[in-house]
Amino acid sequence: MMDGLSADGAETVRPRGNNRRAAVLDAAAYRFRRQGYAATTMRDIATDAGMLAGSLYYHFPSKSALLLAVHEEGVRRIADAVDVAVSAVAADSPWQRFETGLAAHLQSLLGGGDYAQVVIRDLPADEPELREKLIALRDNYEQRFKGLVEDLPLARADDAIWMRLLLLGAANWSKTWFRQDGASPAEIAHRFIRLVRAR
Amino acid sequence: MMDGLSADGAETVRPRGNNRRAAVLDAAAYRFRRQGYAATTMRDIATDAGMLAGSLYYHFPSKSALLLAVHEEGVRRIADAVDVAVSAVAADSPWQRFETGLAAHLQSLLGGGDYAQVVIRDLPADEPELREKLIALRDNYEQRFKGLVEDLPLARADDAIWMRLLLLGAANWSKTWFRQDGASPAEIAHRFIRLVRAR
DNA sequence: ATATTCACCTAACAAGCGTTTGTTTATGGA
DNA sequence: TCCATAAACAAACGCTTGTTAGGTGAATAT
Repeated sequence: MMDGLSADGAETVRPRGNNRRAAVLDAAAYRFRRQGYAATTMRDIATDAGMLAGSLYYHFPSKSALLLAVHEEGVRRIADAVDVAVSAVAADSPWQRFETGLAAHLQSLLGGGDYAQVVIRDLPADEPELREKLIALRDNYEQRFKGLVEDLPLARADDAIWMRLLLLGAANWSKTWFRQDGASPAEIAHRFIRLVRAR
Repeated sequence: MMDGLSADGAETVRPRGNNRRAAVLDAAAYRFRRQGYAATTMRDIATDAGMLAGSLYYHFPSKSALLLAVHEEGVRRIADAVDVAVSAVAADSPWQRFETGLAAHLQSLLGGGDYAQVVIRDLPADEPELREKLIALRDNYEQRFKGLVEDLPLARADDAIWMRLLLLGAANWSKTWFRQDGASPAEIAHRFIRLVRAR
């Protein structure tokens, strides 16, 4: 399924250097997204990566380290997508910038990428210190939306914080009702913004 | 099925009839909320209920049956709370009714009740038929909000569906940022409604 | 008084868990 | 060619999991 075989040629051998680490991470992201952390076994991940369970420990020291790595990669991807999208329309109106950021956020979330969805799922409660790290990662990401909402022309200054909670919350929740044959991420963002934009 | 719960006196001895079933369900709801379904063991639940793991099977045939029962009870509680709250302000404006319903929904969710929060958590992916039942339960509940948003005076007719997704989504997501010493559920509902209400 | 039912306990089961250990194979640099 | 290293395998480790089987004493029914 997820392979990572080089496209260069008929070499069955691997070109040295731990390029299978990415395959392991992909497999973990895939399983964590589909089954959640607790319900995913190391043997699940190993099977998808084409190796045995014990071999995973060459690349990662533990199961929780795998989750942390998936989260880090996921946050990095969403953050990059949002930053690129927003900076591309920097000259436009605050509402347009916010909508663009929201659309990029939704696109990352709903566009099929495993990493992003793992970030959104709620965190494991049984490993407190891991939990803290993951929360810190997500907080760091959501920070950039604070700037976007503060630029909006709102009736009250303290509306900004509620605007962020309303829109980002609804966006994160959308994974429960989103259908591939329904409204696109960009369309969802537009519809949501319409409802809160002053008329 | 056959119940015949007596409404008679308060004996210190157990009045026969499986009244410890409720204690088991409470323990399950508590653990499922705090740790999630997969990370909760039957021994966890049994300990909290003051019995041994095997004894749980006198009251429930399996772990998944326990989750289903918690969901059913949770949906019943939230639905009742919302219905009671909304019917108490039936004469008011559509916006007021919607806000009241949303506040009741948030109150159930954030007010410390374990059952309600279990309903909101995302569903176990590894048991498909159980998953279907739980989704059906939740869909059934959310149905009543469709009526509330359809009464709102909106610019477009198809805004209603988006209004519901926006507000309920943000409400369900609020469990990730809600703090006991911050805004109350009613306050949150009011703030959210303010942002989408035509000015 | 006797029998039955209830609500639990004790004790185990097989399966699966994350992880560790020792070993093997392939590779690239000296 | 020789050897250090990378990246895997094979097999087990101790432990936990959901679940089951049979037993026990008290409460109830006959």
